Amino acid sequence: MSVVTRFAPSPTGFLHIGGARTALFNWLFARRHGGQFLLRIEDTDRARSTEAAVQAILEGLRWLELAWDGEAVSQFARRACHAAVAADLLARGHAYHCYTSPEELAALREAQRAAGQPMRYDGRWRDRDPAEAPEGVPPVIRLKAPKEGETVIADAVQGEIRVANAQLDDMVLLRADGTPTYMLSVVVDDHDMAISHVIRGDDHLTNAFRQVQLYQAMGWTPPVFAHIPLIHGSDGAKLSKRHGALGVEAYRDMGYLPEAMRNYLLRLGWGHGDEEILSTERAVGLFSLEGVGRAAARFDLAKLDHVNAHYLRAADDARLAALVAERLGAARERPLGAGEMALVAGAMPGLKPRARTLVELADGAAFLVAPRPLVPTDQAARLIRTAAAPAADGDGSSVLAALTETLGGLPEWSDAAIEQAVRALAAARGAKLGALAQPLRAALTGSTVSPPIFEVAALFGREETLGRLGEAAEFGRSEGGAG
RNA sequence: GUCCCCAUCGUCUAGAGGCCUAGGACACCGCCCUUUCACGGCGGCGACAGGGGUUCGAAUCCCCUUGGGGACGCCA
Repeated sequence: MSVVTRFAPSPTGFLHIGGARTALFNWLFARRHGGQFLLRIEDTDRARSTEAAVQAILEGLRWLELAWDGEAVSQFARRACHAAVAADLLARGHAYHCYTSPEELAALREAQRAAGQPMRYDGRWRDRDPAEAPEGVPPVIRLKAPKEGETVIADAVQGEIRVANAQLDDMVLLRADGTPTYMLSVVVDDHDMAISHVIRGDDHLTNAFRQVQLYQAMGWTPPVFAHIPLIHGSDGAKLSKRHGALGVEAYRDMGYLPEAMRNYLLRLGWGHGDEEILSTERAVGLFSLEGVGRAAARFDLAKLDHVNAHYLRAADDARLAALVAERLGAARERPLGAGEMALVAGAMPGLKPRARTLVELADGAAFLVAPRPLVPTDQAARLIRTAAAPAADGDGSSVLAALTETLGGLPEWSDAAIEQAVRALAAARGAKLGALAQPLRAALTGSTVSPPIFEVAALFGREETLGRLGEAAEFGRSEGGAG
């Protein structure tokens, strides 16, 4: 049997984190077995479905790099096929017209709830003579489901699950307006699309029983079901907007890499021994439904940060530089120039291990392209003021002046040469290296935190370095008495 | 309320009767490395929900309790 999986979101919002994981598992399983991964948009609820949501979902899948095979299928477009199946069931006595109005149904449910009874349609039209049908009431079509025995599904994740048929009522197949319901559409589409494995969220588990009854009524072989646990928020409840059930594009904006997202989502409920970092290629080679956990997992941003940091460090510098330049350019509403791009790219090796997200990476790179003179942080400003003042020891020159003189006269401009010169200067002044390196850092970056400062100086070049040093000295003089 | 599912450190998990004085990862706390901050290294804290069985032996199998989740739409 060839493997065909599908991801079937309803376009009523963005692609959330749970949907993303469902898509990932379907994609992985199909790739693992050399099968097909199809996409079907469940847009039969015309009131809630929007084209914007369809685009958001497609965009989310593209960002995650989960390519689907063929064209996305619109479920709504297939409604005639669905209705035909309902008609067939009706003709063969596996379905019947029900004239119970929505109001009657609501009253029935309310009465059942009040009496502590299970809330189910009572089958009042199941065996009733159609001649008794009320005038002018358009009927729905319900499945005539078996009342005895039980329905069993052999779930690839949850194991064998059985439920008494008496627990299941006769579900609506076709609405009063003639449109098919989700239950009917899903079964017909999955059958027509030759889906071999239905991998979806746990919340569909009880639906699966009714769907199996439909397969049986049609004489079709059901697919293999695999109901994966839901993702919960940090408080253990179903993920909602309150928790960060954001669209995947929100995670993209927060600076996460798609490969990190895939790895994290995969590990949330599936693992291979103690391996935390699993490349997508490796996951494709190892993924199995049997390995999927049965308990719901909580979404943890701290762990995502860690995984993302790993992939950030492993990522190609040019790719990262482009991503960072994009953010930096957007923040100041003007794209980076060629020189600035070169600076950002050159600083990437030093910046990467210091960031967990692209946002942090862009923050760390901001000093490279910020307008001069720099506006130092409070801590950096303190350092600069001290370093601009005449020193009590040595020859009495200020630290900034000494640095300027030393670096200005350096015959070779490289991080090693700069470091050597500054170390020598420190020794000559009887100071620790940090006493010179920190002011230098503050002068060049406007911060007390940065990549190795001699590498930064080497990257800037002599002119830029001396320029920033001069501006820092000016800053120290002008604000000298203020602090 | 009814039905279904689930249950190992705070979180994600390893564990498929003896290899478990329960392993790893994140987070947290120390120490080391170090021009800052990170990265990295070393160490620490920290769990088998409870109770009954079965067995020579149970985190692993069975039952009950408790807790959590999901489903009960002419939504998907």
